[in-house]
Amino acid sequence: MKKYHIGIEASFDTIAGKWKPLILCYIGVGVNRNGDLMRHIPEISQKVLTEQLKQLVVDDILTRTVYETKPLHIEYAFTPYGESLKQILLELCAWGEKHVAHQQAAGAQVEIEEGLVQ
Amino acid sequence: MKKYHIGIEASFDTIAGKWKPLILCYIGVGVNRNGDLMRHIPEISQKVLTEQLKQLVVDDILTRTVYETKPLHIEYAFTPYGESLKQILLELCAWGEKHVAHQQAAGAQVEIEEGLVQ
DNA sequence: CTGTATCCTTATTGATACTG
DNA sequence: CAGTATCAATAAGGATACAG
Repeated sequence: MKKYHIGIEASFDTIAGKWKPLILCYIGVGVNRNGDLMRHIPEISQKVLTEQLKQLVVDDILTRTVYETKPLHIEYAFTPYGESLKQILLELCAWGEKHVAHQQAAGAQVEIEEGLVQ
Repeated sequence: MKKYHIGIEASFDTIAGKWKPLILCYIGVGVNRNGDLMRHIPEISQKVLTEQLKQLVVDDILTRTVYETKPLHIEYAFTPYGESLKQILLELCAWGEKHVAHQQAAGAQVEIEEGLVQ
């Protein structure tokens, strides 16, 4: 029996990890395949990407759909249930963009490449 | 120069870690002192609590106010800037409570103690 | 294209003792 | 009460090679 004190522990059990937030945000904006995710997140290893996608499927956040073409074509997408999480993550993504601006205003040496959320 | 791909990386640089989300949620509902946080999060060590509070102050999410009583009385609270993050974290906390219910409905052995957010 | 298996490295956290 | 210092343990991720 797993026991949480407060809700946010459960949330982070689901989304924490160095890469899960990125994976979810990219899928949230339509990057749906293994190879495409690898291209958008070049620093991730295939091993870790696979592991984390698998966990998100088990947690009912993502679906994994196999198209029986040759070669195989596999797509990940949010479940209807996962959509509620996606909304919050995209908010957090927007907050991060604001946060980088805030840090820059304070003189920090940071920058951000893409505006994923507009 | 620190370089992010998308906003959520910056967000998680700020809030990730096993304990920061808990710390922020508790402070968000008025648990403002070192000792009080230790009581609400009994598994955290003093070392880690101190480290993470310090980082959050540096990141301009929290303020640290020292009252020169004897013994010293120190309080942590959200900065005006940090408030925007607090809102999202409390949403995420609420999502986690829903998520536990969702998992229970699927037969998982999980439970949650407090309803921090109502 | 997508994923698995093995081994190795390192970042985070935990335990404990101590200070103003 | 609040915080620091040191060292040890562990979990997360990285590298590489291989497979359906």
